[in-house]
Amino acid sequence: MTDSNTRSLIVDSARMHFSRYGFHKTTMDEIAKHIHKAKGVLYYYFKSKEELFNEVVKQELGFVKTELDKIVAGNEDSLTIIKKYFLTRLKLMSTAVNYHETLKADFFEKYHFVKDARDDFAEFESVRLNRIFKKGTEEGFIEIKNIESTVNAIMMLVRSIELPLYLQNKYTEYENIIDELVSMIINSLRSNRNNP
Amino acid sequence: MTDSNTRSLIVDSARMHFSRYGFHKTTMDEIAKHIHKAKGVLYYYFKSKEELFNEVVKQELGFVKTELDKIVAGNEDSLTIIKKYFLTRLKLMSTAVNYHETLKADFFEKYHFVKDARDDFAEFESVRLNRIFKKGTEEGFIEIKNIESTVNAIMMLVRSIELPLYLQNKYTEYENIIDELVSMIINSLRSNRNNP
DNA sequence: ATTTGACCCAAAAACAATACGGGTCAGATA
DNA sequence: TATCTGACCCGTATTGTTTTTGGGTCAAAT
Repeated sequence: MTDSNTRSLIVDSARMHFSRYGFHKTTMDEIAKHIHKAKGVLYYYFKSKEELFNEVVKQELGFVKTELDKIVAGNEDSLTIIKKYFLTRLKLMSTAVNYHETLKADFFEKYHFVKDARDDFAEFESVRLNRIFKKGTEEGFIEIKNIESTVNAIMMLVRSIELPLYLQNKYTEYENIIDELVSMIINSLRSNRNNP
Repeated sequence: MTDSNTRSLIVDSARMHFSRYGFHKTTMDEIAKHIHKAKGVLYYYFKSKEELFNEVVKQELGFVKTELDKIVAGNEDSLTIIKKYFLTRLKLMSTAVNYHETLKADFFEKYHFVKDARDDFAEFESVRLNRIFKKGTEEGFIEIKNIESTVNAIMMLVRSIELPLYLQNKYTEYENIIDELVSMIINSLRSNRNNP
């Protein structure tokens, strides 16, 4: 941890405020006041409000990544891992409220400055899914023609359902449907040789 | 056809204008002027601008319904019908630009007045999917535990991908991914007894 | 049964004045 | 040298006011 203590105080304060009031309704002054500092110091650690927000989103997604990697590293069979992966991914992501704001932004405004954090997560997910699918194929649990394109399709699907789920707050309403959906994904991947 | 000629002229003019400028940027006067009538006459046939817009959306969805019913009525095997159904549904829907506006509206404003037309389509789709899935199950092409909940999950999925597809104009970009996705759906439904 | 066009009025657009807030920086602190 | 401050700048958001627009009505005409 090369970061100073102040830096993480700033990020924590920023996350709190952005979560409650959103990007636009949060002022740099508020974030600074909350940790009893002058707002000038925020610009010592971050070159802009946008960069600070990006850092907050990065942390949110970082947490999700950590949790997902625990699942991926587990020693259950591939299909169980995949099922847990998606259920957890969708559930944990529902708590990443600043990330949600960037999702919404895709429609009206352009939060170009947050593209980094999101691309990074997409890359993470692509690597993990390709890896599990490959492993599952080798072990005979999964049987698909083209891993790469299947991963693409599933990632597109998951990103798509994020919108109604998080922006229209339908997570609770759809919870059982999500279960069904994840089962369908598993079912479409499952090899005929290895039916548990 | 009990409708007068004027009525359909109005709807046509309305569809043109709403398509080009959207609901808010289209004025009742423009719609009337375009068919060389006074705007008062619009209120002889429709009780409000909202009702007129609803009629336009109803027509758009009506066209899609007609085309889909042709597919459903075909005598191909269930899996082929299902595949064609979804590919056509997603493609045709991409031309229903006034329907797209109601999708976008879900996020900010509330086009409550158009709920009818959309609920009607959802009902249509639910009935058709349940019917094909039932037929497919009976014929042994499909093997699923619960038809009802599978239909719900798939309908939720399809409505979800409409958002990126139509509101962010990613239809062309995602066209091949859609293909993959529909194949996955088919695969998850397919019975092990009847692999073509 | 249809259509017109003048009319009403709530809501939107246009405009002006003001306040706010992101970002800078010279200097203080330690 | 690294960290922090608070006054300052200035584009933009906000607020308040006026004007225009456009959905909807209706008595009269066709």
